[in-house]
Amino acid sequence: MKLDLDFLHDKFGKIFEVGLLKELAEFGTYMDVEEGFVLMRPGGYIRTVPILLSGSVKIVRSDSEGREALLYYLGEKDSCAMSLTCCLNSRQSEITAITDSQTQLISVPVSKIEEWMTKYLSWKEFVFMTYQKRFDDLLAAIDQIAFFKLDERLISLLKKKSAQCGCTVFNVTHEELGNELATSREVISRLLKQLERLGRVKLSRNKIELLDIVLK
Amino acid sequence: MKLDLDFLHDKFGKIFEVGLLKELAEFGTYMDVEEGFVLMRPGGYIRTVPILLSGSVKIVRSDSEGREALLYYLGEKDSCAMSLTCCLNSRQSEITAITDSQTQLISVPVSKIEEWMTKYLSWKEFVFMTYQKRFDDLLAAIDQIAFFKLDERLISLLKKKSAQCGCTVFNVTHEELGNELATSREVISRLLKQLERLGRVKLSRNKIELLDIVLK
DNA sequence: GGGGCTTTGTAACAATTATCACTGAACAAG
DNA sequence: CTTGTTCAGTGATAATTGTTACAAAGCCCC
Repeated sequence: MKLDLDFLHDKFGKIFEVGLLKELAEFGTYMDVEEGFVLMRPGGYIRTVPILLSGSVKIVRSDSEGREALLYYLGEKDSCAMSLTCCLNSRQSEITAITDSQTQLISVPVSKIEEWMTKYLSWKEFVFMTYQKRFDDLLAAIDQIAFFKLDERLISLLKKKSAQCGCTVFNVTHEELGNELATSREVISRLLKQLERLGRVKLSRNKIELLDIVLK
Repeated sequence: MKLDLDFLHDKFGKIFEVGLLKELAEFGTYMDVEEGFVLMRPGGYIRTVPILLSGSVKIVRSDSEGREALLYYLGEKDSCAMSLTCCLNSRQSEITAITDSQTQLISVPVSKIEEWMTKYLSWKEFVFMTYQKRFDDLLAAIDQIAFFKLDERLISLLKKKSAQCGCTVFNVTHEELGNELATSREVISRLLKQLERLGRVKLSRNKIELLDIVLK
């Protein structure tokens, strides 16, 4: 599918110049990928930078033994700072990026990233804003891991997930939550049961409903 | 003290263009600060970006209750990505930067950061390399906190400190190590004693000597 | 409607880390 | 040399998190 200029204008008219929108339409590649698609994996070479149109992408750090730690989510109009640094320094990925829901995005080739930096002020600002945001995200991730206990981190993760999907009920297994918090399934089950007993969540197979958690 | 062009040429001749070196000499401010000087604290406004000439700077994340987590060290020719993002987006600092030894640095005003980006290719590259490095550092910090147990993190921290000072003996209190690993002094004392019993370190008041640890 | 798979619940126990409460050693300064 | 202060050692105990092992519930599909 070809990118439609009117569509881009609606989406990005407020942050990008007209000339840039045209180039985005011309050189960007539209992609529509299903949930669970791996956009990037550690060691992979990165030749394009994604810009999300809709949906969400989970950015995860994995260690050598297959354990994981959730870093942050990308949402609408977000882009990936890792891709940027990797592209601009032609290095391999250090992280895993995986779609967390049906996701539409524009894929921009490396060559244009640099070219537009000098050509369009709004693109330069976008790139630096992306860095800033991802730095903040990483710092927030460090806060969570370093300063909070698991139960609090779990609640925080549930909130984040509900914010991502925009609703209080979502599908997820205890296993997946365990992976994202770099702990085991059993621990998550225990903590969730505890939260259910406190009336803060409602559990069923493959599904969690937040009760008071969002409101607090 | 005025910055000497020859000195800058020796230090940065390989990475910066001549024109840039001249501007650095003209607009940069030379600073020589003692150990323990706080260059930046959370909430502080940032109007300059530091570039280290020698010494080292510790970058730390603090939470609201005063607990800390070491993020990374800056060494010679390093610069701070936080400063960059904060300057370029005129935001407040999210971290603490404190000199870890006698440190010499050049302080570059915000206005020049942006100007040089379009003017000097080598400066643009330097800025992006800085982002890349700090991203890597943050990811490494997350790896440590998320995937390793305290004893391993302690060893890793000791190694880092010895690398910073370039020797196997250095001054540090258990209290300080505890802060940097976001744990208590007692825990550190116990782990260190364990390491001493294994013949891997030699402890005395305010001082730690690494024995086999460096070699491994 | 009976396997086979995935997901969840949970008890029992182990390991790790945190906290509290002291004690004594090292040092600095009068 | 005494005194006050900082730093380190350590036992006891608690809290948190990890591991093992197994049972049961939900779901898919023939």
